[in-house]
Amino acid sequence: MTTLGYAILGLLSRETLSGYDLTRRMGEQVGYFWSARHSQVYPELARLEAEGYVTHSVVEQRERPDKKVYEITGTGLAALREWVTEPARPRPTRDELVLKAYSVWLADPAEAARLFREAASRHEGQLERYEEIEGWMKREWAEDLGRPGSPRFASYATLRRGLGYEREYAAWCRWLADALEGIR
Amino acid sequence: MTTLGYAILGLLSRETLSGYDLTRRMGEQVGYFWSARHSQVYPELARLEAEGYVTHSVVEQRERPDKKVYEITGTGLAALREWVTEPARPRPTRDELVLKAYSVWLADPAEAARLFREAASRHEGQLERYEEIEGWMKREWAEDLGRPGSPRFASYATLRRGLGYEREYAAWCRWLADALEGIR
DNA sequence: GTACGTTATGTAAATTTTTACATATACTAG
DNA sequence: CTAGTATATGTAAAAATTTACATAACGTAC
Repeated sequence: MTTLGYAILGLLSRETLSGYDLTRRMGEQVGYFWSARHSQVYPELARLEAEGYVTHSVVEQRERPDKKVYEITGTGLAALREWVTEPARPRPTRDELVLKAYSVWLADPAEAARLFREAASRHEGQLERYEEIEGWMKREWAEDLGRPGSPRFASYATLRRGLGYEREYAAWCRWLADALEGIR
Repeated sequence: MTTLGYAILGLLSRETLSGYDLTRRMGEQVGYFWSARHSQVYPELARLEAEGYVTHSVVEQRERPDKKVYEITGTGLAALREWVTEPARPRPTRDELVLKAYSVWLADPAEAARLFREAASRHEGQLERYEEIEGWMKREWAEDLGRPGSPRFASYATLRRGLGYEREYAAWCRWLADALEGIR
């Protein structure tokens, strides 16, 4: 099983979804920790089905093209549950912007500062979107956020990671932009 | 040009290095923002040389096998300098541990808490190593850390990113482990 | 009625990355 | 003297990911 397979099972353990829906989730809810294009999702669904982790049924629609709705099987749920507590082998972090920072001494400081200020804005924007979701969760899901057995708790946990990640990233970009412009 | 190519040029803009040295750097200094195996480094060096970004000379050694020492060319340096301030297209963040957190509601909370506490320890360990380097840099490189035109400033900038990343990641792991064990 | 956007599902090709295969020198520890 | 480790450089195969190709139904705006 691939990590992408577990990403898909993780989504299907919460609700039934089509390949199209899954692809959208990969760029939204799950987007800040895993992602995939539809060209990866469809073949992976076929593989998961061949191995008995999911099944599908065709849903005919009147106002839209028909779709295949996928559902996780007992086997799939068991595999997912087991995978969760298995230690993850550390994958290398790759970040092109930090790589640029490593060679920033070669660039014009003012031009470079612009680059990092723009990045700061992007991460602050994402942070604000996450903060809105957090506010919404705390209002609507209040009781569930303390229950480790609830999927809402898990959603909140990953959101917390997104919040921390964006906050820290934005602060670093601002610090670097300031330093490049000689602001102490 | 690939991002890996710029990663290599970024290292060669500071010092001449062999393919073997470059591979080690990819797992150390540059490790917390880019990495590559030697099977990627050697072919990439050949490509960079074919395109005129680097040159090499064979250095004969008595106590070790001979090596090819690579040097960046004027063309290479110009390309690197230009790349630094070009906006980086955002790549998706993929993190298996956060993906596991998304499905943590299916697992035994105590077992899951163990997983995240172990991860917290790993990130705290890395943080400590970075903090030691930071202390060393502040002592030894004090004058350079305020000069955006110095490679030491750039090294410090990337280290700052590593520090923030590990600190935030470790805190999140601890928070999640606590929450899983019902600690408010 | 036609151009565009959304929904919907796939395949093909290219690129990137990882894992495995392959070889060779020289030092050190047992 | 032999096994292991570090240095040193490559290639081959597999896996993962991205980009491009390809099609089709249906609704809306012009």
